Amino acid sequence: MGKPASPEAKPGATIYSVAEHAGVSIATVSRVLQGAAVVAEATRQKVLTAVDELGYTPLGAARSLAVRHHEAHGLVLPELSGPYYAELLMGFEARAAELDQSVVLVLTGSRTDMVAAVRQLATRVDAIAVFGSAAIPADVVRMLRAKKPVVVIAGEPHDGIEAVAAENLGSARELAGHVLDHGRRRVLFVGDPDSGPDVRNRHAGYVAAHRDRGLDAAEPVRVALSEADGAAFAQRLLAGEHEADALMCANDELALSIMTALQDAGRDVPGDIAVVGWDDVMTSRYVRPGLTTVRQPVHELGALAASRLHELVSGEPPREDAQTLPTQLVVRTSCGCA
Amino acid sequence: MGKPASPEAKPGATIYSVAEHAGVSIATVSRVLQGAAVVAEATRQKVLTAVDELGYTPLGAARSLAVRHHEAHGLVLPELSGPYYAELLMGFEARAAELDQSVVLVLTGSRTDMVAAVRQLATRVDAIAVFGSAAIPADVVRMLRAKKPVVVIAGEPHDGIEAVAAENLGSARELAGHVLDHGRRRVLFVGDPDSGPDVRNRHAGYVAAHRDRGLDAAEPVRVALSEADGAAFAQRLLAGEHEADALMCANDELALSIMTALQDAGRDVPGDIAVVGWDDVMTSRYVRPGLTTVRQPVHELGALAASRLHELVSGEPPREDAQTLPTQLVVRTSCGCA
DNA sequence: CTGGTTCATGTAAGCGCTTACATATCACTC
DNA sequence: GAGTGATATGTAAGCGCTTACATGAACCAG
Repeated sequence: MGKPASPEAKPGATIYSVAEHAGVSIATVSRVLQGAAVVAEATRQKVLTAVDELGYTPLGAARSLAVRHHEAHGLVLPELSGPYYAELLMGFEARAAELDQSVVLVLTGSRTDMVAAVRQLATRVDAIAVFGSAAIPADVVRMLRAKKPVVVIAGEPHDGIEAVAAENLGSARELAGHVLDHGRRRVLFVGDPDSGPDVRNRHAGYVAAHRDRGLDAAEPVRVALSEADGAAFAQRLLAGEHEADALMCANDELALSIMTALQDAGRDVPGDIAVVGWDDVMTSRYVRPGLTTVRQPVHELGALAASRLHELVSGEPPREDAQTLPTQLVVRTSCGCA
Repeated sequence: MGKPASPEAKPGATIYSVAEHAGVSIATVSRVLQGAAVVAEATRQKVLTAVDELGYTPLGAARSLAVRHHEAHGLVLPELSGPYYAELLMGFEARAAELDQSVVLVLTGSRTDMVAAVRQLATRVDAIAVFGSAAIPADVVRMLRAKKPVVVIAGEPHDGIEAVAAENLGSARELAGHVLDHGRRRVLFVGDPDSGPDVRNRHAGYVAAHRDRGLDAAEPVRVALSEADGAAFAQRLLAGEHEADALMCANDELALSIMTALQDAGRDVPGDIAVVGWDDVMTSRYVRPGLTTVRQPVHELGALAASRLHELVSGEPPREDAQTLPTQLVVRTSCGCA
């Protein structure tokens, strides 16, 4: 255990050995490495050479301790299946990179004890972005918030906790309206409004579109947001358990699995029944008919979270109200358009 | 700039303030927090209470410095579009979590200076996994290797650098054989074998399948692995620039975009021309005809990388030869099967 | 009692950096 | 040629932990 007394362990080089090798003080080494202060060119070269010859890599932890911040952002996501989270993460990482922040990722889906994981994360980053449905209890988020800047992405609007999200209600209203304006009169909302604010707001938009037209909205069909749940619902629909001439699904995975199952059973989409989704995943472009859906600025959302984290770390005050990014209706043909 | 003199910054609690608050020494606080040594139950409670009241979060950097490792793994990926990298990352993260390692992610696609990014990464993790096509120059990988354990995922078999990968050659041979056994005699390989070892081996399998049957393999059509490149190739194919009754594409994105373009132009797949891919992305299940492809154990590959990293950090010697995970042929109907 | 054990806790020495401050050097100026 | 500024470098004090070692208390055998 411990150091196996390997006399020449690789990472043996420290700022001290570099300083000695270069014949300068550690302060000077630090200065050339930080590129900060004025250092004579000759000295700089000596140091750089020494760094090179010794294969020196600074120890991040030592620097973090000295400068008293980690230069890292934490991101807590439920998982990464489907393009949504991946895109969000890409946006987050890209922006963090611009800001010279590392990103430490925690996926709650793979954890048995996510609270411990998040607590542990707080130990090594300056600020944390939590995805709304990452199933972190509200009080844990508040506990985090008491220690580090936190922003919640697409989550419940907690009290003092900064939030960023994509617009849902307005586009949902527009999408539902679009379907209704095709003359569909029995539009079913598929998805559980209680599963989170995203779906809740999409459902609210659906209801609003009906109200706009003096129509009654049916009760939502509460299913989870996965392909399997979609397929199961499709079977129930085919069995006559529901009646509908259009389905407004809470996300594309649901929409796609349902649409495919319906087609496999000989139904015509959108002839017999229209289907629309939400997210504009890659598959939605490829299926026939193309899936009408809503595109979210997911990349930008991730980037926004990273930006806000950085600003909070820099001492900017938290924003009162959630920042909302606009979404965009993507009309293809599954809704009944030619 | 710098600390805006916020008088009551949250994270004021240190091990010292906790110790004082609890009326014990910092050593004792450390002991109860590490759960390690024997501490009297009463003392433990006092400390825990103090921790709670002060909202104390240990500073990871200080611990890392003291224990002399980061308890974090680095992962370098080119990007996250498509399910492949996301799945890999999920596998990696899940295994790292089991091993109590944080994961620090770097996406080279978003970087202007990936070498600096990787160097910076080396500063804060104990070991690094690099995806083969993350476009990290070989000498940079070697430089890393000189300092920390490194494993390359699906990359060029460097000299002393441990590698993990999914099997390519055998399944490619099987897949190409399957297509040839449908009686196709002009099977084109679409993708650039020089773009990396993955595609190279898939192409090698394609060639081998031909050789197995005493057939001549055509020259590969060298296109990059994106939808756009696929669409462009499809246009050239439709223009008569190539002649083929089957396409073996280097990945699914290529296959899907080509297949769709062909169908849009009125061609029958697989009637006129068969198309097969590689990766088994979600879309491949949904398109009609279903895309015949090869499924890789991507999740396991990520997990394997994390495991190996951990073992290397623990002092286990690097393995000589690459570990290869088996892949699986997924036969649907785009190949000509009923 | 006394001396040896055992067990719980405290003391203090780092871990490898950054940076405020001190110092040394050199070039001018008067 | 002493005084004054720049400018380059060195000195040393932390940053907040872990942990080897020292200390003290409590207990027990003889």
